Amino acid sequence: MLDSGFIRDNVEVVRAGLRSRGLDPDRTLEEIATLETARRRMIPEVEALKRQQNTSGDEVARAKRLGQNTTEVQEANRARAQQIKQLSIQLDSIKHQLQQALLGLPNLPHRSVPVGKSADENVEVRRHGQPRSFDFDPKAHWDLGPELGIIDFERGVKLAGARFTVLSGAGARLSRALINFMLDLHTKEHGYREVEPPFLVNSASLVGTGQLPKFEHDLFKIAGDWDLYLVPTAEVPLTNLHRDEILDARDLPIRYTAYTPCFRSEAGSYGQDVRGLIRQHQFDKVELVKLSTPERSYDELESLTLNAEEVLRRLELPYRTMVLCTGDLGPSMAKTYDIEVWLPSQKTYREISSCSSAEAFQARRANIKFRTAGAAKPEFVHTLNGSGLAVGRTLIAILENYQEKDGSVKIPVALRPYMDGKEAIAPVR
RNA sequence: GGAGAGAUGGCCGAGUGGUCGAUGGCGGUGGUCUUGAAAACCACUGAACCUGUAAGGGUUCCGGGGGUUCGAAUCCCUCUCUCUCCGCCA
Repeated sequence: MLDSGFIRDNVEVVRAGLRSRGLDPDRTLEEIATLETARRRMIPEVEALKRQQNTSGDEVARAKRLGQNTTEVQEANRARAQQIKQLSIQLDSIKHQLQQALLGLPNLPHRSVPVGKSADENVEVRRHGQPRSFDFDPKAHWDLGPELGIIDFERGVKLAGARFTVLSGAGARLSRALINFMLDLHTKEHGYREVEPPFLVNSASLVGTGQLPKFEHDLFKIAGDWDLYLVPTAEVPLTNLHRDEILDARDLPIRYTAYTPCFRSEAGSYGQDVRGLIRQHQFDKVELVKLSTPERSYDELESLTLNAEEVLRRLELPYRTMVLCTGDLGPSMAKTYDIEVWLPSQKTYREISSCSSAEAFQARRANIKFRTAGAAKPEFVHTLNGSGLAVGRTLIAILENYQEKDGSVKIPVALRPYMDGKEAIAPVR
């Protein structure tokens, strides 16, 4: 959420920022300006009446103590109470409309973000590792997995439906190994605190991080009389840990990591990545979240991105890091780096992590502030998050990049301690 | 699922219709004292919004919403949450 005062004072900056996302914000901005003006006109009106009412009430109390007649004042107050109530209802309605309009606006891109219309205009910032050259045709994971007997697509469909999958044997073990490997790296070497949050969250949490009110169709909602949704990412519970709190500047930056399953309805993605594990309704992810002061937040974004990349470096998987252009940036985010891992079967780099700063956009929605000793007022924190990494896609990358001509898959050295020293997964006969 | 109790400032805890934003304690910050520290003493110690360059001024907030009243932390209704006991359960 953008600050209405900031919008008022910087309409052109806001307009330009929203346009760079490919939006036409004129009508919304006009609506916001109208509501904001009305709000600021009405508040002093109502407050003046309340003040009269307070003074008058004190007079009644004083007069009653002296045993005087107060009927007239009381009559006047009764009328004024009615007036106050009516105006307050109007004012509340204006505030509500303003809030809804503000919640619907996306974040402004950071000035360092390249301007562009679509993912085609994202810019590569670095690349690591060489895609391996195969002396045979590398298979896709949707062939390798079943041949190894570790991914079962059919039974996933039987149990739940399309875009659900069963991992078993070495597949399930590899997934768990990856989760542990990632959590160990981030907690022991990168300074994150491990958290196990609820996998269901309420709507206030989802408003806080920006999934609601606009993107309800991407979520799985619990049926019945519950205000609960399956988490689409651990970003939601981790960022909301400090919702409605004022933190001490000395405790910042706060770094959290969590493993959670993630649930997404993937509405509107029909026909995309229908084969394999790339796009599922349920997938595992180790998430990184930071709360930072505004001054440090872009340094923190750089280090968070490197923390995520480190997973791929240790696993010796080739990747590249892209900075998303304005047109491809998620609504809540001011700047995003996507990390893309090489997939031999597709002969291309595919997204495996997304590391972003929301600046104060989420903090304003979730009301997360910090106080600096001696400062007059608390300030909003900056929130950052990134996948560190998406487990399913990492598993795919290992299968495809580490496959051998005989159909077996080697296990990356860094992962072997988590696999009882096992060096390879062999195909079933 | 059944029965009961409760929700007040960072924390504990008073307050049952009229200067109550709210007594007191703890914690925190600053100061006095001390070579330093502790103790003791003194002062300060919430947030949001409106107005103002600022200093300042004003309004609101005692879990949320609604009601009664000239006036509500205090009375009524409702919702949410927490706790205790019973039942069930990993």
